[in-house]
Amino acid sequence: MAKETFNHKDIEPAFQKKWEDAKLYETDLTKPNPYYLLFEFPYPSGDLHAGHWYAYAVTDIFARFKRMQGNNVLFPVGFDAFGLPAENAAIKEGTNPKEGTRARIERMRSQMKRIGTSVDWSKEVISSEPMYYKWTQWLFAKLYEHNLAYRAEAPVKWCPKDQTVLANEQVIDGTCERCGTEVEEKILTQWFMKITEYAERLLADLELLPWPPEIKEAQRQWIGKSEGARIAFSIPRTADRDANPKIIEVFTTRPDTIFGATYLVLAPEHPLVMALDVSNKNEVEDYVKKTSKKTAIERSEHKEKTGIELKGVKAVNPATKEDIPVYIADYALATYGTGALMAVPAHDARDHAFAKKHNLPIRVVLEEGEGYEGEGTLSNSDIFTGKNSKQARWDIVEAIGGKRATNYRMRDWLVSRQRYWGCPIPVVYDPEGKPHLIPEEHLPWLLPEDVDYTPKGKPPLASSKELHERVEKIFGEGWMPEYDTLDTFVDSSWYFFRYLDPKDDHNFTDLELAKKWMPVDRYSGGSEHTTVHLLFARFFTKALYDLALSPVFEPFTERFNRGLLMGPDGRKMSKRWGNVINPDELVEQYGADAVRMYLAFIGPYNEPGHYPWQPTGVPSMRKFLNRIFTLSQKLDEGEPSEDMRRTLAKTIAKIEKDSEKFKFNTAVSALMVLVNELEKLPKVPTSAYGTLVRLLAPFAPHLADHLFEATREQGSVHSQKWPEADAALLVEESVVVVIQVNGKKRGELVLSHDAPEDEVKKVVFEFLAIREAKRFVYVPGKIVNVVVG
RNA sequence: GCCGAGGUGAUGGAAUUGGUAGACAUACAGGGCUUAAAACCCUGAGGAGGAAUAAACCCCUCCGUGUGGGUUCGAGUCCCACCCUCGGCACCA
Repeated sequence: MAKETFNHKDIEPAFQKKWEDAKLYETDLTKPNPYYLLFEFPYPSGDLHAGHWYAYAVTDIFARFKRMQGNNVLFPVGFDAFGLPAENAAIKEGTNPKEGTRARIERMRSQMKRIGTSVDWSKEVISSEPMYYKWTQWLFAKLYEHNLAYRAEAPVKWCPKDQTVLANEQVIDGTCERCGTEVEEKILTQWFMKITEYAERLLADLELLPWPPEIKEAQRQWIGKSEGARIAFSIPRTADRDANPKIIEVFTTRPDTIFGATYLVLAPEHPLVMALDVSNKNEVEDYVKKTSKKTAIERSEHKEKTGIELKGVKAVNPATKEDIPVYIADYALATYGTGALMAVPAHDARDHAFAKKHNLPIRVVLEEGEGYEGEGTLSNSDIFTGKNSKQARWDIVEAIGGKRATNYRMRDWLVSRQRYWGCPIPVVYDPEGKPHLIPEEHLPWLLPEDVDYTPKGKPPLASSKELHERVEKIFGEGWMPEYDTLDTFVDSSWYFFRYLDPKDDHNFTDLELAKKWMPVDRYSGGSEHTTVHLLFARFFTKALYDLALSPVFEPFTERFNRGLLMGPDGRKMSKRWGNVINPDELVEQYGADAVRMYLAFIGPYNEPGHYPWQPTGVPSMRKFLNRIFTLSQKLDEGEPSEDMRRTLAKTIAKIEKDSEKFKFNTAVSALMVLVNELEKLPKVPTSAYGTLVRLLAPFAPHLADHLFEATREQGSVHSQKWPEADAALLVEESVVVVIQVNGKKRGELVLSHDAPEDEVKKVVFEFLAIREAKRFVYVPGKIVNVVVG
């Protein structure tokens, strides 16, 4: 007969109900001592997988820990519920994305409750519900009013399969993030957010954030600041060189090499291309057409640099006054800098490759020679010859009439999507086609339901009769609706404000509460959101700050990227490999507490590592919980020994410190060490056990509460205070000091922790049977190193 | 190519941030309980060698944190060079 243990199937649902009935986790936001703990609200895919558990269960440990420490913790959850998968499922199954989404949310809610999370469901937000997207629309309107949202024609990335425009951020290696189809480029009129206006602040304010360096660095790179100059090259007309020349402006980070600029390159999409008097117009048009058909991948093939000369056109190098040829080539990007570049083939690898292919002159202007790309001494550079390139850089810019310029790699955020399941853009067009914001009293501007979702190259909203009628009824005949919806990243750029006041019908958030609760104290999420979501949320917060709609200009104080759970075979979990872990089965067999404990133990949560799933992990945690349960059968009223009291103090301090840093793996191991020690005792003092149960509470909340009740304590363990580590007990009176000779361990001595050096020296010399040493190093409480000849 | 993070037993990982490397756990091995198995409990364990013994433990020595150098009384930790893995960006002028 197995030893008596606990039955998680009885305990877990019972306590979940008890907590819910007692509204134990509903946060009163008006109370003092706020702590805002946030995790990324999930997309309602319908089923909780192991990764979801990792995201919610482990942050829940921290929420519970913080609460016991006396913080008023806001730990909310919601659903990022708009988006393509629901729409695609609806197309496939012929169902309605709204109903499907609601059903999946309901399913996920009940699964999340089984984890034993202490999230506050009363603050739930669902981005696809009118109550929420009314405010997405309202915020869009505010940004539009302040010129931070605008409509423009621009080259955009187009996914031919999903039949929609994509943001740059949604193009991965030239393919659509969702479906993997190669992305095409198109010129379309679209809605944008002016994130570039905030580029400098997004960059500079990173300095203020205590974020992990890899996250900050990734954002810096994404913003991609380059300092350089804009330089005008004139293109005189052939007939009369001086009359009214056309100007091509280039951006360069190396104006100091301009004496080596032997030709110009324009992007094929550059507006001037068609405006110049080129003699080979047909050829040029042909090339432009061919380029536009290329996918992003084809275009970024490094090997071959294609391009053709604009014949009959010359530009004047403002430094050398020489005529130089002008080319169009697809290695020049329309969307970076001015869409035109001065080519310095001697000192730029790309220009060099192109020049070789097209037999263009290569002039060395740095003494270090052809192929050199660093800083050095200038040559062939008129009066600047002999000067250092870096030092002469801005003098050269001035001498040739250029101006210093900063350029960013980041582009404005394209937010319109030709898809159905998203937040309608709150705009209508008058009979002249001019856009107008929909007045606030008509918000929420509802997503129509009489819509054909199937992609036909037209936005689905165009098929809604109801929408057309609605617009004409409100605005008049000839007025037309906007058919595009907003990218879901807009929805998720402000949801953390909404949690503070999710049901408010008059404001997007409660600004008084925001003053108290923002910024979010700690935000935990996946590393895939490092550059996209996190930048958009920062941009939104800054923009709202400037509009006096946010008390803070940064949304998140701390940020941790969570690691990735891998399958038992070390590969990414995937149906394809058959290595997907189903948490439901594990909960059924071992209990949610055991799963939580294993997830906490699997590796450090403060670093985004890859953790292969150990099939023995959850059972072994269940074993550990059983041992804690078994301990309850040998309780004794006696006082703990001093040794035990020291162990307890150390354990408390260790778990506290590790949990604060999200290092739950070592916190759990400290708990294990404590249990190992308690098991050695013939009887377990009740007070020591009570401490253990409190320490266990954040990790295994159901069992801890059960044991708390079973040991006849009143109320819930989760309303208890976190135990305090007795500082006096943390200092060991006597400690083991390692004795080294020449850095090698030769023994140990038990010494008082503050023994004076003279005394220690005497004892150590005696121990080693020596009389003198070349050097004697003593670190009190730790180590003695004796250096002998 | 550029940037970032990281290489520690069979495995996940630990190491008070320059002070006993391998905590804690898994897997493994031996033993106990059992008719047997499961469960549970106990014990062992980085590698090589030495000494000793009936045998084992204890004990002793050397090697050992990707590789090679360096700084230091002392290096997994700091510095230099190189190799490898993972992640981000990538024709960004």
